[in-house]
Amino acid sequence: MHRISCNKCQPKHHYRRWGKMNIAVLEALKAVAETGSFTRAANHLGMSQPGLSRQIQRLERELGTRLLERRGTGAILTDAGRESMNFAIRTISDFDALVSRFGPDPSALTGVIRIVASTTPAEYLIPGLVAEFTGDRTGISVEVLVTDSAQVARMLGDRQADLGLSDMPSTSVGFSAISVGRDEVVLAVSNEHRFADQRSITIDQLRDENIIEREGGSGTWQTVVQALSSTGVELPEHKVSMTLGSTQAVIAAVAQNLGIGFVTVQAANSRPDEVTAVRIDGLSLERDLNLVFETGRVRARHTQAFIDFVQNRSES
Amino acid sequence: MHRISCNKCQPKHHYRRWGKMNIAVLEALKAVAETGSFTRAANHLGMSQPGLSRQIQRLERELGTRLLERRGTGAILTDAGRESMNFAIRTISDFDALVSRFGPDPSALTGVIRIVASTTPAEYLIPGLVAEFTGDRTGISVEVLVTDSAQVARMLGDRQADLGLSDMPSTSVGFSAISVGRDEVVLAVSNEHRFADQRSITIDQLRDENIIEREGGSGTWQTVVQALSSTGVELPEHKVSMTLGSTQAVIAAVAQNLGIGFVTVQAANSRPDEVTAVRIDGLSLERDLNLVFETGRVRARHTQAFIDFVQNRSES
DNA sequence: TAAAAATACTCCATAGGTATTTTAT
DNA sequence: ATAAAATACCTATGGAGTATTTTTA
Repeated sequence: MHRISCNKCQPKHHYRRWGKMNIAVLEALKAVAETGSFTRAANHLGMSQPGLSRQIQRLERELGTRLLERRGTGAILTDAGRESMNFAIRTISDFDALVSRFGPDPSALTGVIRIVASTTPAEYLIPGLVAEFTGDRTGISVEVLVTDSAQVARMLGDRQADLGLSDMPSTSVGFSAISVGRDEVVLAVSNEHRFADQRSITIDQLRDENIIEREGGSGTWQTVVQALSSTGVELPEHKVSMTLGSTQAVIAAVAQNLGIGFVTVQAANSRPDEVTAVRIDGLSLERDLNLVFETGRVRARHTQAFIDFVQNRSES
Repeated sequence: MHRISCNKCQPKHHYRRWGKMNIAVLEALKAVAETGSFTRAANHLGMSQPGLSRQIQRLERELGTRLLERRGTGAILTDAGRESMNFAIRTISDFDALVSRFGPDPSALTGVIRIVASTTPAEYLIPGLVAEFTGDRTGISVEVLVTDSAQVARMLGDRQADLGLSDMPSTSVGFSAISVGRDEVVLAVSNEHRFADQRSITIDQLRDENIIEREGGSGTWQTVVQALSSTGVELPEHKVSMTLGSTQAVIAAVAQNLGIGFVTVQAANSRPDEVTAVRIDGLSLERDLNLVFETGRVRARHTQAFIDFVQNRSES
């Protein structure tokens, strides 16, 4: 059997039907997911609604699944859409880092550094660090996200942040860490309180005290519990009278002598006229605070600059 | 001052000058890096050399730097090129996983699973596991890469493999682990050897024995050294008579009674007529072998199938 | 000088814009 | 009924092919 082929009939240009996904399309997905609407996303991106609509359709065709569920009022991500968003965020972030790293103007050191931190470093360590860093550098801004320590690694892995600042150990595989300081948890008491005259108290003295807690995810309370369990001593019977949402709220309550609470030493010392820091005998409540980042990842030039800055600072 | 604007003069279509990077371009970069030549890469991809040349130029323009150094004989990656390659490999791998996960034909379970393993699981555990898995599944193939345990996490992070099989602990942040078995290091001795009649010997009996080692990166020897150091006992004076490249070579040497050597129990039992496994009193040389994978990463459907298979297997 | 990459030139596929229809609440 | 997304239609950008020139070892 012969097959007669006419070269005129064969297409001269072979356009590949896949591999069309690009950064613009990923940003389209991101915009729709964030605004919850094709129309708003299109405005946000400065393009027409039909254009954006087709960008999403292309991506959906290529992935072979629907990414956004269209409703009369807008659009929300499907399961596949959520997974694709993770990919989109990672890819956009990595690509931006690459562009910033090698970009057209190597002298320009501009951009946003996203730092994810647990509460204590976010409140007491980062402000000074950032001020010192941005002092002579214009064009670099820092965005601070607050989570509990356990989430820091995940946030970095998902590219929701560039750097982390927490007590995450430097041994974590795939991550590097630079020590930026130590954090100490102390017992904050009102100056009116009978503990106020003492440098330190014993664990037993906590019995029947009114304790004011920080809520949920906070590492402060966990630090206390862990330190106790590692020394084998149990926290004596005590009363939790309040659970408050922020360290400053705890301090405020302590200042009014409504109870005593565990907070970081900086917070306890922030109102010396009203609040005193008291330590617990034989209990080490210090922990290292590290600047952590993924070892293998491409870092934007300004992110690397911040790492270098912290590195030099910790060496001197 | 008036500005007269003529809407005919304003461009109707605004094409974005960036965001053009796509998977095809990344595959072009990868192909050139791997073949070391634009021409060969173009053939490999089934496209013309000028077309590929321009794809690379586009990417270089977008990143603002040269990625490939052109020589008369071909092309090699610049430093920026190498970093971009890491991004390319990650992105291609993640995108493929996404397509495979949600792709057009959800029933098709095909593709390659890249498993990175240290020597022992690669030789003794994976073959059976893979045979059992692929038994009733057609279209899934498994590629096994061998490294030392320390590199497993890096290989996974860099997307050079989808799954790892090593003694990496399940506590590593960002990774999940499923136990697939245990590995035990024993002392292999010739049946002619005076230890052969004993179930176990003491550490002191090793004094002045001829020991045959596996070379360098092997975890076997490290397991012995670590187990010893954790019990506080020192390895007595001994003679390393040979350092060989593979476990089988060690076994072969042991079989000829040229010395005794530490190997995995499976290897020691592989020639029961010639070699006997002997244990060391009071020394636990067992370690868990885990299937490890990055927790947050999108996994191809067939990769997930393998994880589910191992999970079910370890539960039953 | 010989192989390899870049450029010139052409073509048409396709991204995107405007106008309109369809859909979902 | 109304707002939002999809479709129709059109335009021109730019990606890819062929032929050729330039570059580099």
